[in-house]
Amino acid sequence: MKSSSQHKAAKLADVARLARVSTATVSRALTRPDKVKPATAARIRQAVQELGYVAHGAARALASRRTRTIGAVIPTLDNAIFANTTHALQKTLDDAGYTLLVASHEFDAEVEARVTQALIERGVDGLVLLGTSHHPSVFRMIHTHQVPYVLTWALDASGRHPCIGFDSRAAAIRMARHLLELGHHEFAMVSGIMAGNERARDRVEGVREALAAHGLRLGPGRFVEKPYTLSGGREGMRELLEAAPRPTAVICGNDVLAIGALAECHALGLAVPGDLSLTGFDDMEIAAAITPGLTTVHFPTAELGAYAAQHLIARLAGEPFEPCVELPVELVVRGSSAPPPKS
Amino acid sequence: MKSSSQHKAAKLADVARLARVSTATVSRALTRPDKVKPATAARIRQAVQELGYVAHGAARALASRRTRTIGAVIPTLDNAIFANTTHALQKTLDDAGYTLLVASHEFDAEVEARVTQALIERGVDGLVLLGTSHHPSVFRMIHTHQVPYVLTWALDASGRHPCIGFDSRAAAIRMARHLLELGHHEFAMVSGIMAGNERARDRVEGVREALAAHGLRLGPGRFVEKPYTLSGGREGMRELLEAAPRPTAVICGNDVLAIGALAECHALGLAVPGDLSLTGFDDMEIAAAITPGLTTVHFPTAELGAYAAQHLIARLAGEPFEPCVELPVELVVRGSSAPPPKS
DNA sequence: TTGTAAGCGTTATCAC
DNA sequence: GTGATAACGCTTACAA
Repeated sequence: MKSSSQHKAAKLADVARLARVSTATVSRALTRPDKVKPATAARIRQAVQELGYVAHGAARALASRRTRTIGAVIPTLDNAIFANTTHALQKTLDDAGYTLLVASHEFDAEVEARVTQALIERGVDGLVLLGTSHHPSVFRMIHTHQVPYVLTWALDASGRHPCIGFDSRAAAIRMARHLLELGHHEFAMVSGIMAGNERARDRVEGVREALAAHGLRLGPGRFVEKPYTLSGGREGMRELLEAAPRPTAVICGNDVLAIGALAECHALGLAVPGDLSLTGFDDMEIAAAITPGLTTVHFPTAELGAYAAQHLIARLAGEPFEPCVELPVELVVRGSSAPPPKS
Repeated sequence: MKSSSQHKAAKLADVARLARVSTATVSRALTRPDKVKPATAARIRQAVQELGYVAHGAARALASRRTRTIGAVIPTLDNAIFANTTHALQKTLDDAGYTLLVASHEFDAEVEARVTQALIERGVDGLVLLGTSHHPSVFRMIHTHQVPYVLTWALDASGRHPCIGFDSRAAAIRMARHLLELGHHEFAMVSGIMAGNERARDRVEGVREALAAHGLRLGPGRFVEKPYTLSGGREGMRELLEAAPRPTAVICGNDVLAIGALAECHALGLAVPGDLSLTGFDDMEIAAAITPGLTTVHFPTAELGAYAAQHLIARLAGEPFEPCVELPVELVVRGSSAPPPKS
């Protein structure tokens, strides 16, 4: 009836008393066990056990000026692709003894600035940001508080920020070229909402650039912007099919849009990729599992999270680190087809 | 060249000096603005602005003994369903001025205990746990540190813990009954890995119970346990199809398994739901969008997150709160079919 | 190897 | 309304 019924949380001094040592020794035993005599350490461990002692993080943080906490500011968790990256981040950090603090902003720059401040206020030792474009106050705060950070998912053209990410524009160009090489001329695109989302913008830009190089463009009725939802994809596809001539290749801004678009094609009796080549970005493994013929650009999002975590871990440990790394994306060609013969 | 180039983070005392008041007043102005004269408050706001002051959370937490932080311990973020709940949690908490600390344990009870301790150490004001079965030390720590908590996703039969969740077993029973009513007799199931996952177990139990009530069971070769992945679903279905007679109704433990199973059926030329009725738990909106005829049990996961957050917010504010609430689940019948006539 | 004691940046309790 | 000042629980020189 002792350890199991402690009713008020023990503090360091309690452990010290029980182990008959000073608080300094307990503190050392807890953070650098090799700095105390094994016998003492054992006694302390015993006392900790007995009292169910758990360190008070705030006090520890105040005194040591470190929290072993990393903050991540992401657009939303409501998208498997970011959840994935976050998951990898979390796992890697956890293995290194860090805790992840997640905040999302739903693509609103003001909110992003607010939550970033909240994280800094929480004393994060490092910060993972998504994308390169941020509210000026974000960079100001980071600078003022000297918080190590890394931009992810994108590459910083200015070279001013550490980053680890993908070249979305190049990926989009590859996607479009692939379709051009198959002989498509009639393109259309269902993009995600571009406001506050540089990745969506990059994808559109890349496609436009590749087409322009062939004297083509996303003409009127050939481009729609929809939220990243199934119904967004359905609606987008429906609208695109109203234009004449019908596009032979439709590029979707992400996997959810593509699946929605695919559903709409099925509903209308259009064969994919027979009547229409449908392609997109992000995973689509699920859609591809059910419907062959979906060519996609795959982003290694888990690797991204792991790398970002490692970058910060290394930096915080004073070890060398890559200031900037580009992760390769993969064009996964799954039975794309040439445009159907003109009727 | 003043506010924009501060190089070392300002502290409360700096603000106090600049505003010509004491630190006590600044502190008050920041936390209860109504307790200081408007003019003073204005001067302080001005100083804060000028110095780019951001409070030091650890110091604040140490002195006030609150962190305005809530911890959530979830199995994994690598599953849309939990990411969803987490997202809702986060949004609701953020609106109330709380920050979410997420930790996941990949279905390992030891890890769960470890990360829970980490969260308590971080000083979370409240804790969201998933499921009712936890390592004893989890409840011990919660008790010792008097951390308000709420169990989610499940209902606590013992009535000892505040909880807000679903009745997974009842949901599984409904699913099975639905198929029984359609006239199926040959059942099979692809479950998720049950170790460390009470939800997976509940679903299996529910199905077994409903079948037993009709004198049926998941006989040999009619039950497989696979990881929640597409290939898990494919393999599972492949194995189930080896048994003779072939099952006419296959229930999948979750949506990803169901989609994998569906892919396997497609690959083998089996029509769903013509040759085989395929059903499952969790969302499956995506699979259903592409393939009609998938009946599922839908769990309102976003509501769950929001409710859990509200529960803690109310408790921490000393307001009344529901100790326990069951959220209704929905059987979404999408073109289920009776078993094909025996050949 | 261990102990002493001075902070760490707030909040909160008093007086004024 | 506002100002001193003592906590808050831990880390970390510096001494011993």
